Amino acid sequence: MELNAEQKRAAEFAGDDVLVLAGAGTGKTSTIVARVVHLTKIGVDPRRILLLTFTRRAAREMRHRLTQQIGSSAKTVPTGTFHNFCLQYLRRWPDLFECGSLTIIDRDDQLQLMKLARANVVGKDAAFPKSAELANYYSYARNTNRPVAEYLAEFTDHDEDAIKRISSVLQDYTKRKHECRYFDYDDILHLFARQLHRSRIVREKMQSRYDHILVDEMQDTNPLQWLILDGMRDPAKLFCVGDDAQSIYAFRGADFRNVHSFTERVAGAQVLKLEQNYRSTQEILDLSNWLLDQSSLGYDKHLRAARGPGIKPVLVELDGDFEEADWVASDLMQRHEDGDPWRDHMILTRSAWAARSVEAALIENDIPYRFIGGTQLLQSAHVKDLLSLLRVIDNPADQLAWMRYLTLWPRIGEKTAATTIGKLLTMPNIKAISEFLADQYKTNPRLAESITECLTCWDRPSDVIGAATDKMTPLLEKKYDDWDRRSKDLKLLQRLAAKHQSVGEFLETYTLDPITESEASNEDVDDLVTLITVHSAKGTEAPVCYLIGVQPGNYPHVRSIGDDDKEEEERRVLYVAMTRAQNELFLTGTLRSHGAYVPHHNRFYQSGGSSSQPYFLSDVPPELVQSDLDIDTDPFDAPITSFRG
DNA sequence: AAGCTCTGCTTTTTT
DNA sequence: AGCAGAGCTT
Repeated sequence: MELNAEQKRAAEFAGDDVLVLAGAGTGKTSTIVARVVHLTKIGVDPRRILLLTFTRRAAREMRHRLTQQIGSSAKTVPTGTFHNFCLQYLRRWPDLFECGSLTIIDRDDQLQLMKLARANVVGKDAAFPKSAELANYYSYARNTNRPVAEYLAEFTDHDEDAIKRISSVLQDYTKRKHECRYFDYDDILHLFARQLHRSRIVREKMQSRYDHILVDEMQDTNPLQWLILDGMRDPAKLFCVGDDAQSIYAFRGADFRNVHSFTERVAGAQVLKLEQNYRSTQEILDLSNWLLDQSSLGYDKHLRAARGPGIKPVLVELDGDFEEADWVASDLMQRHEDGDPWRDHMILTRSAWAARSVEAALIENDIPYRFIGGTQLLQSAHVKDLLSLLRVIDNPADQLAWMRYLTLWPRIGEKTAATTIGKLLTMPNIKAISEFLADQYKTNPRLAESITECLTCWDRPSDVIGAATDKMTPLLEKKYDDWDRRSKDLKLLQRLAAKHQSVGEFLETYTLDPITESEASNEDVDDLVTLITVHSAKGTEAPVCYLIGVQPGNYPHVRSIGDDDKEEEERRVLYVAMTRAQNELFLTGTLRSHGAYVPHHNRFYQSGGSSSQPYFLSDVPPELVQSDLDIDTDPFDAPITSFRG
């Protein structure tokens, strides 16, 4: 791998701590990988180099690139997400971290539990924040490491009384969590960080474990994650790579300004810069640079293309989202016919929901694709039904799973289930519970049989799923009228499970790293179009990128309008999206919405995008883009132009 | 207490 | 389109 001078300087940095400011496409991943290679070359034990990322995708990519460079010893370099890394130590030393056994719950379970807590504290009160909002408050406060009440007082409009009530709901939520031995995503980081700062033993153990800590996407670290880094560094040296213009995780407590305070937080730290862009053509960068220049914040970023000129980005304006989806699909098919592989194309979307019509068009036209960031396979109702059975066996204290499992059966509703759960929680093991259930529900023998059946093959995850599916099919068939379609997912699940050592490990892997249906079913296919949310796409690239939904109301998103910080983050989201493209960039959008649901808070722009609605591209200089007017608007009755001229 | 039907509301982004 | 809640029947 060839490095340029600035990359080489970063990779071979010999001082203590360093922050590498790396613009989009400047070879950030290559530089981190080169850093690891360099460290091993000068004699650092690979096991003492820690590589932290924010997403599993990034971790996978990093490990892949590292394997290409140094072969099998890449496996010995600990690489993972913050969550993964922390969880590993909570499991290894449960006593040191004072956590015992734990069950990780996903956002759905969190919301379910929050709903119970909310109902318990406030009863019915439509004006009171919904459970999703409460969960967001809770998570944000913890990720920024501040007391909830303080955060609420400062950042929301709630009065003192409301704050009190919200706090008590959150307290109730916490209590319920402990009862079931549940740990949500934030708990993983929080527990680790707390012990790291509270217990001298933990701190000494962790600080002596690594010589170098390499952090990707530093601009996305929130205060909680910083506590983790700060607790583990020194003597371990920090090598942090980031770009303030690509900070798009403020909703999770990250503040892009933190990148700038690195030198204040870490005494003697140096700052290096990577500015040469290797990914895109100059035209793509010109538009991206222009977008940042429009900001009131001085990003002071001007990416230069090492590759030189190419094709201007194309603005395509369609009549509605179906037309947009069709346009993208037919353009893809045209290119594929012309010999371009599917894998050269990436479709970027602001939200998973906005990608629905495009996904439909891809399916309709048999275009192979994988959707990253979309509805997760394990979140679909029928899969959760089935998994609830595995969960109760894995952790008999898992009340949410019991509730789901028991209420699946006829004549068992919430009330009955709750009484039953109350009784079975006092029992010593799953064996006793299943005997109790067999006795309790004689009219539904399958309820208990399913449990015993799964137990007979518990050490073979894929067989367990098979057994559970067999036992529960009659039940699920009745519950879902599109069962034929849904039952395929359970087969998929069985295939996925085959790769795992134990049911517990299988469940946990997919709680922490959910997988979409299209990803799971296309695991062995590699020529695919990638449909991806902008947030998931950070760090990736493709020769041809379609950015869908580029229209007023999306960039900036309606929910951010009026809040300068949020609007600026939206600008960065669009910037990240644009800078994924290597050769060609299409920006598609519609100015009118066609019968689609438009939430009342953004009704005002329904009639057209011209009005006062802020829109980042509303005055894009014409010389920076091509318009589709030149491409496809030949009216049907226009005079024919002879090719002889 | 369970289960059915009807109505109204919802959709940002991730671990 | 799918889900939660209300209100009704079994």
